[in-house]
Amino acid sequence: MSGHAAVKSLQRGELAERTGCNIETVRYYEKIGLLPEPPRTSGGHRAYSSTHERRLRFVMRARELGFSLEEIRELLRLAEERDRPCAEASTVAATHLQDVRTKIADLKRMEGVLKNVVVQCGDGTQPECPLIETLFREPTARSAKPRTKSARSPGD
Amino acid sequence: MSGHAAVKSLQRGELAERTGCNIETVRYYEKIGLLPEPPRTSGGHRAYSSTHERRLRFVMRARELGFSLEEIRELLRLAEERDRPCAEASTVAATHLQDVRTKIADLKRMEGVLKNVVVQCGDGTQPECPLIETLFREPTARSAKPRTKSARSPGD
DNA sequence: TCTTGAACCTGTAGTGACTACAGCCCGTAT
DNA sequence: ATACGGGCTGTAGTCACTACAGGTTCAAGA
Repeated sequence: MSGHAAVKSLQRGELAERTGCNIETVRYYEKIGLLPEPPRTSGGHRAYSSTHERRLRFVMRARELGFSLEEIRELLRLAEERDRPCAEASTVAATHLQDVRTKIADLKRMEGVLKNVVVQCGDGTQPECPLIETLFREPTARSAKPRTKSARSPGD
Repeated sequence: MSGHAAVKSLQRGELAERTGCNIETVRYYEKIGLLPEPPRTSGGHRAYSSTHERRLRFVMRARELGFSLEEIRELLRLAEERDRPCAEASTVAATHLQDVRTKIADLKRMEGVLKNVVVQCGDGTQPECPLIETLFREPTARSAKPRTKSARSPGD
């Protein structure tokens, strides 16, 4: 698995294949300046180095943790500084952790209500559908809109 | 506060004010056909009735439960049928419940990792930042991408 | 009645993080 | 030599809004 042989450059979608990242996504990251533009072959094809792969993997792992691309941009900037400013990086993480917890709380509230209606609906033979009645009648508890930056689940 | 007098039509943003829904959002729902177009005054202003308010509240409550607009469209369709097809409605809810649970699981995984790195970073005086090292080194456990339809938390 | 100014109107563009496609070009294997 | 699978660029679509520009209407106060 680990590259013991020297890999000079990855071509023909090898970067995408090695990392599991969609090739269009890689180009998108490049376009928005998250990844550096790689050198090109004479024909114009991108020739990535292991440096590119390393950086892409960083982005992918950060995405898996739900960081937004802007947060990742900031983390990459911090990662490149000589003396790593751990304080700033961990602030980014702590803020994001709070976002994640808020989302979990919101989703759990939804889950509770949904679980109830699904149970009440049962086999679907109710004359009045509990789900529809709930939506028409009950003022479901509203959480204050947190207005957080994105940073979504990887499965979105 | 509560409308004990007959309200014939709501104007001057009264619908938005009464429901707490942004007026631009109401018009967006109208445009995509989720809400019916209300009659207009001679000058072209929308004149909503309590029927519109009821339907809008339905949409808002469903959004609070994380249903997508397409799911809500379906639920509204079911709500209008003579004999309420509870079975179909509860299937929509059950599917959505599964989506919600998947998202909770994803977010909890993120929360666990983030909690750890924040603790490891501590007061930010580490020479090597644990967060950045984690992103460069560890292959964070990847969950299979569930490829679910949207339906996001209300705070997004 | 007239004026003011807030709220309405339409239509378009922007958000985030991709994904999909059209139309062309390159590179390798046969 | 040629086929064809992949790369290339650029644009448009997704979801659920939100923000704005540029114009019109309405209700209240003078």
